[in-house]
This record gives sequence, C-alpha cells and structure tokens, in this order.
Amino acid sequence: MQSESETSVRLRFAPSPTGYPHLGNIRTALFNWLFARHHGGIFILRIEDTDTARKVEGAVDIILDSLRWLGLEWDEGPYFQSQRLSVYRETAQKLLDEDHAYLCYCSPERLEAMRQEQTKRKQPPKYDQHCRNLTEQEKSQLKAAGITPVVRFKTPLEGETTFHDLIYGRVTFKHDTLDDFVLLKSDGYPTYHLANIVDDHLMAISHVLRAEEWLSSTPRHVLLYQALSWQAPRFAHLPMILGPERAKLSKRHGATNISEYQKQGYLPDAMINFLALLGWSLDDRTELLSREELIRHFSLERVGKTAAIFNREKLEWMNGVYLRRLSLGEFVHRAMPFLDRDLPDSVRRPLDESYVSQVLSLIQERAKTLAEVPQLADFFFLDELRYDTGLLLKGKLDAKSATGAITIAWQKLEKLATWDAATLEGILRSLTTELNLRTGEFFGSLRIAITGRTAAPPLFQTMAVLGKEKCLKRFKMTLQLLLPSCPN
RNA sequence: GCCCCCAUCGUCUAGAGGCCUAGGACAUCAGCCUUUCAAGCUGAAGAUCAGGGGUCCGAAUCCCCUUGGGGGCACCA
Repeated sequence: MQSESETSVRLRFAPSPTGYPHLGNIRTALFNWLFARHHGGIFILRIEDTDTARKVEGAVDIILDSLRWLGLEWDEGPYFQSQRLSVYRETAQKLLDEDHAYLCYCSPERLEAMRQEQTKRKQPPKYDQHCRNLTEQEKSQLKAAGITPVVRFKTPLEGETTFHDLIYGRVTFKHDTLDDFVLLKSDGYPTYHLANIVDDHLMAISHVLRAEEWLSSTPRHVLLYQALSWQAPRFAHLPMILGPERAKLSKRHGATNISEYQKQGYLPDAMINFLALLGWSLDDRTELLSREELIRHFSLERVGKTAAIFNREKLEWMNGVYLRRLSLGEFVHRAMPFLDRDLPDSVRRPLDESYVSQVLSLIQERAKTLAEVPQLADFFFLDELRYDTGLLLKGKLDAKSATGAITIAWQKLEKLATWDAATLEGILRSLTTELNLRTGEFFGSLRIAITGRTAAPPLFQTMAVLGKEKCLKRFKMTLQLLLPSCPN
C-alpha cells in the first residue's frame, strides 16, 4: 500500500515504569515496532511515568535493556512524561477555559464512600458529578478553603461515541456509561488519559497499537480529541496475552518478566518469532520467521481478536530450533556466559575456548535453552565426577561383568596412541564382540563411567573430546566403586 | 452490578458461504534411525467448529438469543 500517509507512519511504545516489562508489554512493543518498520515509519519510545506513587526504581533501565536485548530499537525518545508536565497543565487549562472540564474538590474519602454505596446498591461506580454543578459562591468558598482541586473532564451527558478499531471494528459506547474522569491530579501530574492523548497528538502518532484492556477507555480519548479539535490517531487494540489461569498477566505469574527469559537463555530471535505468533499469523503453516520476514509480512489484517495463553513448551521448542541453527562459533559465544555463570566454582576460569567449542559441538543439538548448557555439559569440565553408585549397579550389566569389561577396555585403551572417536569406536566395538556382549549394555556401562549419567552425547565423541587421561582416570574410579559389589 | 470485547484440537493458530469427510505447529503416543539422550523422519490420537435458533440451494464462516471466558468501571497505567 502506498498511501500518501505512508511517510508519516509514527508508532510508539509507551510503558509505565510501575513494574518490569512482561510478555504482554513486549508483545505490544513488538507489534508497534513491526508495524513501524513494515511501513518505513518511526518507532518512538515514551515513558509514562506520571504515577509517582507506583513508580518502581530501576524499571526504566530494565525496559530499555529488554528492548535493546530484543533488538527493538527506537528512533525517538525515550521521552519522559514527568519532564513534560507543563504541556499537560496547559492543555488542562485550555479544556477548563473552553468549558470542557471543571475543577473538582471532592475528597478521596467522599469519593470512596460514594463508590462503596454505589457498589452496595449494585450500581456501576461512577463519579456523581457533584462538583460539575457548583455555584459561583460554592466555588469561591472551596477555593478559599485551600483545597487543591483536580481537573475533571465534562463527559457529554447524552449520546454515544463510536470509533473504528483496526482490529475489532466498530465499537460504540454510550456516554452515560462513562463518567467525568480526572485529567489532572491534585499533585499536578496528569492522568494517563490526558498525558497519553496530549503526547500522541504532539508526537504526531498515526497509529495507536495497545492491548485490548484499553479498548473501553478509548471513547474517553476520542472525546478528548474532539474537545481539543485534534485529529485522533487510528486505534488498533491487540488481543490480550493471558496467564495459565486465563487471567491477565501479572507479577504473580512467575517467569513473566521478559528479563527472566534472557536469564534462562532464550535467544532474542526466538522470542521475537514466538511473540509475533501470539496474535498474528502469516498463513496456515509458517511457524519460523526471521525478523526481516516478520517486518515484510506484518499486517494488522492478520492480527486475531482472541486472547492467547502463552505456551511455554512451544517457546522452548522454537528456541531449540534457533539454537541449532546457530553456527558453532555463535553458539559458543552465546553459551559462554552461561557456562561461566553456572558451572561449579571448582572448574577453573577462564574456560578454554577451543575446548569449550569441542564440547559444545556435542551439546548444541541437545539444548533447548542456553541455561541448560552447563547442566548438559558439566561432566566435560569437572575434574572428578560424583558417581551415583546406584546408577553404576543398575546398569544393564551386573557389577561383575561390568568390572571385567571395563578392566579389559582400560587395558586396551591405555596402550592407545591415537585417541579419536573412530579409533575408539573400532576398538570398543570389536571388544564388544570378543566379550560376547551387546553394544547397548557394554556402551551403557562405559557411558556411565565416562559421564556419570545414562543420557549423554555419543560416547566415542565424548571420550575423544575428554581426552585419554581423563577417560582412563574415570574408568579407574568406576572400578574402585564397583569392586566392593563384586561377588568373588 | 453496569459497559465493552471474544468464542475452531490441551495450547498457538489456518479458515473471510461451497476447495472442510476443518489444515498446520507445540505437547502426547507409536514406529524408524541408533551405543544412551537429543535431533531427524514416518504415522496415530486429538475440534459433534461453545449451545440453540434463523438466513441461504449450501454456514466454522452472515444474523439473533443463550452460555462461557476475558477486559474495563481509581486523583493506576
């Protein structure tokens, strides 16, 4: 599409620093970013920090870090609403001057009592417009009393507001279901409704993509644009992402903060791909899309309307796919910090990169997340394994045959000059035949001896990477543990 | 309580009146491969398209009602 407005596509992501960004917030950021990039528009970052009470220290940094981590780079900002207070106050004053707003002196206590009463009477909680109809005398009395008022919007008493949502279509609200909401708080800060529309207007935002939870406040925003004679942007409400209990995501849902996923070793590209598919799809079969493909194909027409529960298992699968697609060098580069972080302290640092690279070539296709890598690979790094003797004895071979077989293996391998996977395999396979064992049982015992576990990368490659010295040492250790269990 | 939105396999989704005896993906199960694990490949199971009325020659697709779910109703965003 090549409309003339193509050049003025301006999107924004406007989080409030009242907590750490979760999947839902980031999905919103992603869709805004994708839409902007698709149309060659501008992506703006705006911090809506107008709630001084709920402000969380450090939240802004985490928001910025998360966006950077995911590669959702912004073209303008971050703008901070707390630094633009005069703009909102001026707008509030304008609304006041033009009789679209009024001062309200009601105390929080009165409002609370009123709301309780309404709820008790099973009526919708709504401001009763007490201060909307104050006489001049009452006004000057209240003013003289030194009460700091708030500014409320004069919502039209009758009629309705209809707007066209790019995703949900035509939506209508009757004015009498709305109330005279606050625009400017008594601390001088604007509410979301005021600050949001002022900034969207001033920053020439063309499309507002935000979560569906905002759908029902959109008529207020439309009314505000009208009162100010401003052109409203296009609205597109995105379906919600729900927690496992089908409720709005919140802190209580554990690993919902995006930074958690970084810590757990998910790749940005996998996160992006996965999140894009939560509410959007290309067609009936494509699951894996690169950033470029996402940008090229993204469109609001293909955004659905139904809330989605995010499926962690699918994310894990997808992350595994992205992990396997990495070059070995890149995989090593990505996994190194996790090895550093999670390998036991007894493992000497710095880790040897070429050794790590050999190890990880065996680990790469087995990891779903980078955080799993140290777990999967620790036996390559530990000097001495802590064997589970139960495991050794529970092998498919009994203690006696295992001891015998490992002893002979040890003797053969000890003389070996060439230590590579092919040679080891040749020797140990023929030994299997000689001893009249089955590969499954013999290699199984060897695997436990070498790795301390039953599930591990291919035995011979593992032994090759580990090196002769360590392997022989581990065989010996195993024999020592096995010996006491051997009946003579 | 009032208002708004939504409704296809357990989950993410395709489906914009006939191509649907509803397709794909994750997860599950089975088989193959194989020294284990993983990956890969093949296959299976899984949705009376929430229910009920219409409209139409024909409905998952359009309309209405019911039910269910979600969201909103702060001097929070």
